[in-house]
Amino acid sequence: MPRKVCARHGKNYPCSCGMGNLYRFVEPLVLHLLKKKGHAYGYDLCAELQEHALTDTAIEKAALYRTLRQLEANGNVKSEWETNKAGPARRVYKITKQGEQHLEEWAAVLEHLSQSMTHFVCEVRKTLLKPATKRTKSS
Amino acid sequence: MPRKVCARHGKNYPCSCGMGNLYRFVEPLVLHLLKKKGHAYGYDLCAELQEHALTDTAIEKAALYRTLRQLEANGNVKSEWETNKAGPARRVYKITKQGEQHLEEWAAVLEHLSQSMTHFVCEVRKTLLKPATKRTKSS
DNA sequence: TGTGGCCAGGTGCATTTCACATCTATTTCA
DNA sequence: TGAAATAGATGTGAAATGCACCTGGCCACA
Repeated sequence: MPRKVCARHGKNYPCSCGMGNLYRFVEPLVLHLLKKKGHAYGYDLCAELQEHALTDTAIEKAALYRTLRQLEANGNVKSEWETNKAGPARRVYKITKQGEQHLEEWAAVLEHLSQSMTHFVCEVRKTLLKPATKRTKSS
Repeated sequence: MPRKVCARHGKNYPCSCGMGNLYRFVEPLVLHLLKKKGHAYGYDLCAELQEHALTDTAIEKAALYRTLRQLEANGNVKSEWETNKAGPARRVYKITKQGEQHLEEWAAVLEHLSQSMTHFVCEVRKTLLKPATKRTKSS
């Protein structure tokens, strides 16, 4: 809804595309998947993230890799190259203790946010039900 | 959590500051207030928005004014200068029919998003309860 | 033996958004 | 007179975004 018109859903379906990557909560999604799977590498996560995404929007490869690097820089995950398997080398990530804490914080933030949102939606629905704003004069 | 450390809540409280302005859903908040109040001007909205905000973060004056202009450019609100009252002139905004539709769309988006978030938080909590990721080897 | 395609992990860069500071102007009131 | 409040902006450096592009390994198969 912010930014430009969505390319995938046309302009009439109220999708959540065009909300920017931060909006897509890549960070907590990644942390969660890493905690759940134990370990994973970027290319792998990329596919799975799309299924678990909170919004309609595809998560950018670029955003994912950059998020992983940033998470590592902040000590929330750590990585090792895996070269023994077939195919190109993979950078395998694991979540750290600190990362788990960070995920917990995210959970608190998102819980609070989703509650605020639910409440807001409720209010909006109520307000919208009321008779159309009376247009005393023009328009 | 994204971006830098929050200046207002210190680094330990998991606040939702530092999430960017788009994150703060200024657009739907403004539309909702306008629908509810019938009409309002920027300076006025600024104060009220802080109370209804979905996140912990203060909404930027700059963001608000720019959002209002953009909403008007897109036909979701319209404005008129009010010069009869005391004090500096005010630009008084009203929501349009189209704006109401837009608000409805926002409600749908936010409803869906908050559901996804609630579900995600649930999953995270479950995952976090499980025994710490077994570290078979190093670390 | 070479070439096309998938896997894997990136980088480059123009455009947008953000946050904060700053500016203008009007009015009030001490 | 001049500080403070009201009101509505704009300017700008830094960061985030989105899309395109690049490298290099490996496999199939013609």
